[in-house]
Amino acid sequence: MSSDAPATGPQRQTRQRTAVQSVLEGRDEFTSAQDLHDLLRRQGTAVGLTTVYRSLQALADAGQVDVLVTAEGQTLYRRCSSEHHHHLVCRTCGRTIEIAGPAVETWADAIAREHGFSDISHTLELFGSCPACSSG
Amino acid sequence: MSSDAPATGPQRQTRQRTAVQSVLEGRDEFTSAQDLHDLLRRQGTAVGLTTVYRSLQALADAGQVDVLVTAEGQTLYRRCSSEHHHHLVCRTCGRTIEIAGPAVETWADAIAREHGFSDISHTLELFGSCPACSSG
DNA sequence: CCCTTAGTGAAAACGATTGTCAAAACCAGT
DNA sequence: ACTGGTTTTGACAATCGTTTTCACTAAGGG
Repeated sequence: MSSDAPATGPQRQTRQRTAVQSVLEGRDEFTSAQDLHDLLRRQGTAVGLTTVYRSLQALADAGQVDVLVTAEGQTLYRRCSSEHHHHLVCRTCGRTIEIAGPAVETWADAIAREHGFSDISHTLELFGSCPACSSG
Repeated sequence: MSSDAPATGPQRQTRQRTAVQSVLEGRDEFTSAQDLHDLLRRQGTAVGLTTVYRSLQALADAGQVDVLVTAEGQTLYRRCSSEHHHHLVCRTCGRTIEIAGPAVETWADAIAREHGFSDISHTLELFGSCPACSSG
């Protein structure tokens, strides 16, 4: 579970899988599986909700999408540059900015080591009001 | 919602409310509402699950407990020093260490301001294997 | 073209949390 | 202590996102 397996699972090329991936390509915001499902339907490329969930999970496992759990417990997905990074998300409009925080990584590692912890991972997300939304 | 209201709501002193608080006092780990409910039952102080949820919410609103949403979407609670801080949690045994990270706060504010975001909040949790668990 | 196996999806199951609402408890004022 | 007006409780139903089930379809190597 915590071992970083290549996870080069046997992936068959299907219409559905392709559709999910392509929709993610065109989106910059974090999107829920259900919203993605709606987008696909509206776009004419109907894909079962179950399949959307499965595709998303596969992509997440493969490290091709970021996963974010909101305070309400809803899981959101977003295609990403596969390097480790964090996000600054507008809590009103959802606009997202990718942030690389080497300083934080270093800090986290130091703190962890200091306490004898190993195999460290962390979650860090910033929420706020973007210029457009806070001026309203 | 995001304004830090005193939240001095009309709180009546009840057996249930007291029980929930006291159990939290004796715990160092993050605990789910359901587990808390079980603990109460086992302890002989039966409290309805609904009430546990409500008490926990009230405590969270009052800033007397920390709230943490796991990757699986489950909400965990933990009594805490009411200052802002983060946690280093062992993903195997759940052992938790409170961490104050002024550096991170500063960094977060700077990044946010840099992008014109205001009313910033953030979530940051570290996960790893504690000395005891990683040696196994 | 066929066959094996992976993938799909509708519907049911699930698990955490919240809403409902009548009954019970709290507490201020008598 | 007794009463009345509120608040709180809690069993149960309802929600909501997500996962499981399982019969059916399709990918793609032989």
